[in-house]
Amino acid sequence: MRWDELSSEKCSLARALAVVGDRWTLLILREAFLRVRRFEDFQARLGIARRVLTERLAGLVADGVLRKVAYQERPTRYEYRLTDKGLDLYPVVLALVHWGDAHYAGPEGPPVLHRHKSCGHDFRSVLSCSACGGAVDPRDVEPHPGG
Amino acid sequence: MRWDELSSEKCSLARALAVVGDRWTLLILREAFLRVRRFEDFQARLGIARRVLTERLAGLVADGVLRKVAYQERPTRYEYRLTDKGLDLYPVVLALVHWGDAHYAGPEGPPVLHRHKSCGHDFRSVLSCSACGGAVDPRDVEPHPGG
DNA sequence: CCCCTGGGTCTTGTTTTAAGACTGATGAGT
DNA sequence: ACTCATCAGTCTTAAAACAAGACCCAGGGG
Repeated sequence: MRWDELSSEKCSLARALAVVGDRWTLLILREAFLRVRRFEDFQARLGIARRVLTERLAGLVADGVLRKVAYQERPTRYEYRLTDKGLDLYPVVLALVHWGDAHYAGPEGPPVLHRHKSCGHDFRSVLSCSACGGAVDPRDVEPHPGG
Repeated sequence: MRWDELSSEKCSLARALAVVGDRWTLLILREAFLRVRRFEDFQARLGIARRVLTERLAGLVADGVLRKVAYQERPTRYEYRLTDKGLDLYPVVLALVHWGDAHYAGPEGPPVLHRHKSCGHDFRSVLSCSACGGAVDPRDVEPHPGG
């Protein structure tokens, strides 16, 4: 299977990976969630090849994850902001970060903590069930065919 | 930045992506969560190049996400099973699947549903706070430096 | 006029990937 | 014994993606 065929799979994971599954995209989104918005800033912070950054940003705009907003005229310059669809990726990013925290942080703890403003505490993301609200264990989930 | 430098970043997202951030790994793990365990089955289901599959499986074993278990002698043959560290990736996979469901499923609904056995309902994963238990909105999270 | 900034494009050489043929150990059928 | 099949890989070749950095263009400032 080639990479560009992935988006035509019916599996939702495959379709999600067609958008965010390459080597750079989630790192670009990490920066976006940290409020980085401009080409030069992404490039400098990530050390990504400029051509690749151009492609990824254009792809994310085409996929509706980012949108390009002019922040000045003459010369017109654009910045990249997360759309609502992009914000919906936050659980993915946080789940990855917390997996990294759990398995790779040293004794001094994770490099970045996340405070839940509405309750005031630092937290980890917990996978919970939209139906009963309880935490979900992987062994307690049964996939079955849908639509 | 080159790919092999990613694992030496201090960012937990970067470290997580050094393990699961390439084009195939999460698809391999999807199959693993569906209880696929053998080389030929992964290969046939994913249509992945055999050389790449060999590399990815070896990498995941080296990273402690899968372990190689002999399932017969003469000839000795191995299968690949998720470790606890691998099972910990389930929230990541489910978050991606549900993002795909939310943004790419057709009117007939998502192709795969997930039943929470302990409550009996199909569910979506909800990002919730380990401190207060409530659902977390991305705009309600403040990252700050940790250890 | 010259240099600076921001957001790219182009070129070149290296790495990764796709596709599929081939290998090696062993068991099953005749 | 001979042939075929299974499983888990390895090898080869050509195409695609990537890294690094030079270059380009539209203004603005001195």
